Amino acid sequence: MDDDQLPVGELQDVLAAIADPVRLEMLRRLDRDGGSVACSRLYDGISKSTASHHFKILREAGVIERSMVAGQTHQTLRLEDVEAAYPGVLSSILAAQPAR
Amino acid sequence: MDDDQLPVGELQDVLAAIADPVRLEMLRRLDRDGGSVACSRLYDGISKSTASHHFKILREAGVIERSMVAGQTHQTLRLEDVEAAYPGVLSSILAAQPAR
DNA sequence: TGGTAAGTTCGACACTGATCGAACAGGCAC
DNA sequence: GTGCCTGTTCGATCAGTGTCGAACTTACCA
Repeated sequence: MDDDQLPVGELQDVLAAIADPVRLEMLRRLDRDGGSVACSRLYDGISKSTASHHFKILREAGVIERSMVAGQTHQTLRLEDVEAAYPGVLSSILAAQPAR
Repeated sequence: MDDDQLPVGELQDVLAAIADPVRLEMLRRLDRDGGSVACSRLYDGISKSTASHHFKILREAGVIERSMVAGQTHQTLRLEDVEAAYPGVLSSILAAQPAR
């Protein structure tokens, strides 16, 4: 199950992954906190299983990767890889103002 | 029904509108052809009603607008408006390579 | 050796949304 | 006017997916 480092997916898969409100919030938190955060810090108000489902979508799209840090699962934003595949897409989305 | 010139929607709505394969193709064609094209030139392989449904989604997200030219309905890409709201998002997506 | 905590996986369920055909509404040509 | 063409709207259907609880795995600690 080393799907931790997959190639970045098709543009449509990446966009579909980012378009979900829950997942966009996860990416914003990862970006704000420097890119590597324990899973549980990335969501509020949803169950563990739902969060894990969203992690899987993001991982399979190549937007995040999973790593073990001191026995804890961390998620890491793969900003450079996504930028290399689709320059400007993810960075401009993360730079956009959250809806007011 | 002058929803032809709506404000650009929330980022999530814009992303959700763009993430669909049919709609992304529509936007690519609009971009390639200079921004204003008759409806029927923007899709293949789907029914008129389905296409109209997608137009409505794009229009409500503020990504395109509708205008009448010589009795024909044209759709126009609102690239400047979207860029003003979310700089770089739409332009980088349109600049990205179509999936190989 | 338990016990706890964190993530994942698995069904199951509900809701959203993409799709279609059919009916309707304007414009244009004849 | 009548017809034709284009696009929209309306119901209905169906697939996709977001959601949950429960069971399972793994890692750490006492």
